[in-house]
Amino acid sequence: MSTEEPKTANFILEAVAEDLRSGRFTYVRTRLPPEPNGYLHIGHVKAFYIDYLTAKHFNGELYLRFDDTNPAKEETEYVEAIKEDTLWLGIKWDKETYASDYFDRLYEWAIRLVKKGLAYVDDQSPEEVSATRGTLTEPGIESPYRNRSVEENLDLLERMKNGEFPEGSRVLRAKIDMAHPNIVMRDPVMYRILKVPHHRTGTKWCIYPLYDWSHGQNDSMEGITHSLCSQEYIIHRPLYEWFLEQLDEFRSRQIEFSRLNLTYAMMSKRKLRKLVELGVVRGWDDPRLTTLRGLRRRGVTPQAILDFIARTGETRNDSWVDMAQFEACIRDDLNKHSPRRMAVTRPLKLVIDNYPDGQVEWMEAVNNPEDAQAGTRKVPFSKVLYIEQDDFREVPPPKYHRLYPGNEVRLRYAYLVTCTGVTRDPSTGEVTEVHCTYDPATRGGDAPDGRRVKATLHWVSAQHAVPAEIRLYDQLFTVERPDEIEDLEQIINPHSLEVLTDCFVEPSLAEAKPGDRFQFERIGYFCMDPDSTPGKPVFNRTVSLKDTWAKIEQKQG
RNA sequence: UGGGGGCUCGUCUAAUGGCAGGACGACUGACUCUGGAUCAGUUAGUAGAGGUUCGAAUCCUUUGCCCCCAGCCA
Repeated sequence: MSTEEPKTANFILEAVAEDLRSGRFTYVRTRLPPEPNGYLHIGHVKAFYIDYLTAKHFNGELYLRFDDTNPAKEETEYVEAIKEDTLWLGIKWDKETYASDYFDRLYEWAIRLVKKGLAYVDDQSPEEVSATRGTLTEPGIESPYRNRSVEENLDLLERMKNGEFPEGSRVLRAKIDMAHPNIVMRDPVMYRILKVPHHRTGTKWCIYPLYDWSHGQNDSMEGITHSLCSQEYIIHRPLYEWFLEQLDEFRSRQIEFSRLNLTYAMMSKRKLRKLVELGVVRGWDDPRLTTLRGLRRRGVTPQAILDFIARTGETRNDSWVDMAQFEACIRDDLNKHSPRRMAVTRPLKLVIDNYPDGQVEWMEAVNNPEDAQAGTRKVPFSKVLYIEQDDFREVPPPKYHRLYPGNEVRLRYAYLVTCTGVTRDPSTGEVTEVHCTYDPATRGGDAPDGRRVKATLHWVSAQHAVPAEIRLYDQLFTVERPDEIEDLEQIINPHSLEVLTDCFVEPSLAEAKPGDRFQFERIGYFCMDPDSTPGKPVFNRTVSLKDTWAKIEQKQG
């Protein structure tokens, strides 16, 4: 991973270091704990990064353990996607495991607790269990089945496992304290009956453990020293510790951090799925989504994502990171690494009246001013060009330095040209062509007499131009915190996608491949989309360049 | 209103009893063959009230606000 480590250690690193100093642990092992029930999004990256960083920092190990305890929701398809996305991020794990690898051993451990009188089979219905749990302010009521004999519990558990009872008819519960102020400790359910085939164990099991009766045990079995998770698990920590203490097994330590909240991003898997199902987006890899696949298609690099997470830091504060912060990281990375190209998104014909008909000159253009190694390329120049509609005004507003009648500008890497007039459509009066003259002495872009121009325009030679489609993206939502709104339709930005089908790009782009990233000069960063066809490349705008003029113009109204 | 967690510039984050600093954003300006990049500068914060201390964001007391938990989800 190319991201630098934060200069100051975060509170997790400090805690781990202390555990090593005190001798509580002699090594470090963390785990990435995805549930294979959906695609990874940027929120997961924070957890992944912390686990990765912590292991790496102490020269420890990182396990990738799929939390596949609920066969009703999980699929192999997601396992593969998660692995692929994790690798794409540049995070490698030392060992790949599954919660389901431990089903047998976990069952043995459950029997141990039953034998110690610390777990019992409850015959209550889900509704009864729920109704007797109590409330936030009132204690729960003990189950009438709570004090069954060990023998009866053992027999019932065995029969649950053998599939003798219907779903929902019985559960195994830990026997702790129905009056505990922490609701998690009120005889939590350990196993439920689920007659659903599992993506890895098939039909072998019809009871499946719940998170609380699986995660900590798996951590212990794997010798995970630090089980790093998000804040919402804090209240589960007493139970996490209770189980390992009663079992007298290796005591992994759970440490919580606050999850990532990003403005304008949707993180809820449920709602993400809904967006896909409703057709609001075209799939899990829609470039407007902050899924890793969406970000990848959009053109965001793994380095930018990791850098963003690192810059954001790890704390336990509730926080909302501004999307602008993420965009800054994206620009930072892309600026350094993206080759520059010229592309015209909304073409306007520019005719150089005094330029020889039929002449073509190949101008030398720098590939990346930020990277001397990137070299140069040749770009064809001729009498008829396309420029950006925004780069010409018949009547220039204040502070407008681009092309307007009588004004001289530079065509990037080519010549200085002066606008002489326009050609109009006789019926509509619309400007169809802009005319100019060039100064042959300014080849390459510099005037021998030292005169300066205030604007440099990008352009594409009409006869050499490659037609292209360009997709411009804006925030998918109209509100900063879309996850908080249930009615999606209310908050969808109808202008989140703008497709420009009549663009022209410079000829070198004909050889680009899907996934290639470029900076289109003066516009933004773009990534070639897999929808591209040989005759017509498609580019996604990853993020725009900072646009000072747009800001000035906005202020002018 | 039970239990738990949290509160530092607009946002994110440092400062571990000793100059409240950085990043992003915003705003100036310089420079520029990208109105990009870069550089310089400005703006702006310890939730409130008490207390301990030579000295408090940090320790104590107290108040307020925000978040999480009543799945046989994770």
